[in-house]
Amino acid sequence: MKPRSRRSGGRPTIADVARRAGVGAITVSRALREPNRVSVELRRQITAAIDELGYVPDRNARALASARADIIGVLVPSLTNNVFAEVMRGIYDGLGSSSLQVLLGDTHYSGMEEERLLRVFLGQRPSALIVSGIDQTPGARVLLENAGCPVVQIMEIGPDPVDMMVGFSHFDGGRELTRHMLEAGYRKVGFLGARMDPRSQRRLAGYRAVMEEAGLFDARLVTTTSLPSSVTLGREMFRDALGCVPDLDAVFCNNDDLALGVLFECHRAALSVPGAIGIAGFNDLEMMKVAWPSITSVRTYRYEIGRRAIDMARAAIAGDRPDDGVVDLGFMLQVRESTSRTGRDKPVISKGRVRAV
Amino acid sequence: MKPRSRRSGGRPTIADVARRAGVGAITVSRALREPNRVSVELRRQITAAIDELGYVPDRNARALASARADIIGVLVPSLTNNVFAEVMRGIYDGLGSSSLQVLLGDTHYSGMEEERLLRVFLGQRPSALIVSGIDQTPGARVLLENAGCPVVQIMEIGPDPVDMMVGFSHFDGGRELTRHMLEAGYRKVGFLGARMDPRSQRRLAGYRAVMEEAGLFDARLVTTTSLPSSVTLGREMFRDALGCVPDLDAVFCNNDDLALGVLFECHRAALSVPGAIGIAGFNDLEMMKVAWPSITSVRTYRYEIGRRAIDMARAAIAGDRPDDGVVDLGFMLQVRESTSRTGRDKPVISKGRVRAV
DNA sequence: TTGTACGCGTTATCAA
DNA sequence: TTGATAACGCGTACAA
Repeated sequence: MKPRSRRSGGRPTIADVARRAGVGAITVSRALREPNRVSVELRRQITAAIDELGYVPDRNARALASARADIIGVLVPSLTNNVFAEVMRGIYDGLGSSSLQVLLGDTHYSGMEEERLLRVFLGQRPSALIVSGIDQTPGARVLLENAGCPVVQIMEIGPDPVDMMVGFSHFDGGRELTRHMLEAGYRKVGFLGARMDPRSQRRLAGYRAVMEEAGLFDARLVTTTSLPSSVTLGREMFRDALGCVPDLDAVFCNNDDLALGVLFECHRAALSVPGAIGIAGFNDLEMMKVAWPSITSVRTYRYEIGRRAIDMARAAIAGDRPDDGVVDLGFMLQVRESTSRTGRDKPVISKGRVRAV
Repeated sequence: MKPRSRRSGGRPTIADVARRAGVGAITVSRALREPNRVSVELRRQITAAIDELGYVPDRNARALASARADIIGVLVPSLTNNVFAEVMRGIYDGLGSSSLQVLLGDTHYSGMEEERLLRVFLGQRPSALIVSGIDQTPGARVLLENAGCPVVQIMEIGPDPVDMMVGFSHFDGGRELTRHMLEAGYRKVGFLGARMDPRSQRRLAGYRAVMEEAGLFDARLVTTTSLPSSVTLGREMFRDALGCVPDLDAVFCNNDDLALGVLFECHRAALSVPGAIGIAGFNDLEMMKVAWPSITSVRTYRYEIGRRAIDMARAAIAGDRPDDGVVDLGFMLQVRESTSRTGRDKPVISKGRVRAV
């Protein structure tokens, strides 16, 4: 019996494969990474030996020797937020069958935590880094600039990218949606905002710009909280807003969860939508178009952002730096029943009846 | 100038720290991993040197030398499914500030893909593995049994665990919900099932068992598809089901997305809920209790499953194997307006717990 | 196209 | 409590 090393739990190594195939270890290594640089004949023998032995390359040894880890670090503010779940799906789909592995971190919307995780990830010598937003802490910014690997900031675009960017302008999104609501005839348009991270703040800024321009802005119209967004919260914030401004005629919800909560509350309170109250959300989750009445929202390309980010990262790893590293994927206003006052068939809800009309 | 190695991009190594602190490299290593085995004095010097140099341990070298990678591999069938997003949140929360890192894989509900990813992950020599469900392919099963690390199967419990398990019985969940619907007075209870993964199949089996026992089962009541679940799909499946069985009086939806789609469709079609149609979902997403009318569902403890899984894995890594490796977290029937024909709040007993509407 | 020699940064072993 | 030495498994540089 040839004695196994004391530490490797008996797993076959590249040397075992080489011995069995009757070649040098380096040839096995090459056959794995650059198959066309190895003769067909040897390649066959090596493949056979690998299968017989059940050899699996040790990624740690590979990473140590080559000083890079085929790992992509991804930092998102929240894992449960549907928005980022879709981004992740785009990222994983973009990975395809490449050998890249994703190291995922949840910053809980905290810049400090983002910086901490960045340090942890950097210890892994990742091949690329994808981070959310453009509001990194100064410390995180420095880490990213010295990361020594491609960096993609996602979800948002802005001046002064660390490296590359894929996203859209939340300010513009807020502005366009607000404009639509004014055009639809609403005047007392409230803003409901949960979480209020930097991107939410910029949507609010877009709302405010349009309202001020129209001479309709009133601080009492704005209801915000740092609590995480939810359908329940939407209902509660809407009640608060109504208490504060009884003649409110529409609400711009920071995101779709809140909008859904508002819709349900309108049903309960027998407020007609879009007649008495107009409702709009942000992100355009799938359910918005199915809701009754369907809910106006701003479609954002979350899956595409993830997909594009990983594509750019992979290209950069391969040495193909894009001409322009800042990609604006935009958004699209989806006008639906919930803000269509002029529409012919508006759903009507009559008070006290469980049966819908 | 002391010459840097050609590959480590100038990053300080443990040797640099050792030199600066005037100690041996191994002492630095120990100070990092087992501080109380190093004298206070040296520890101070080493800590100082680390800070001054900005030293970050190379995890790859550490993994190579110690043959284990402080990595936990997690395999879920879908990243966008809210259910698994919550599981992930539990897992990340359970990690706390430990040095463990999560390697996350999306199997797209494919056993083959699960097996492939398992192989990839195993190449990393993970400290533990968390996989979803109990229906691994034979190949995956072998890989798990020989993984040489703790394995936790989550979301479901069953006989013959690979190692540990945290979940609940989907069959029982389906059975209890169906019983409730019959008790509420519904007779033509349809089943709407999307995706139809093994866990959905078992919920269906629970439904079927109760319906057959009551002499009410009819194959035409069951509508299933392999398409992924969505609110839109719920609406469409409900239309199909109604076309097939016009006197349908209730639907048991495989999950909450479908239930919401059914609710919206009832609104549109002016079908009263729960009068004309009873609706029930599964998983009890947050929005179920806010919907109008609120929707009956089966509460599952997804966050807790993730949390518990990671706790068990960490304990096992530390050498504390639990007495019983199979943990049943149960579920809880949440009876709400959408199935309350009688209008009275009946207490419901589920897994030993009593809960009113 | 293939092989040799060596280094990657860390930890296990054993001795002091 | 501390340290010298030898792995760990693989990839790079260079030679053949």
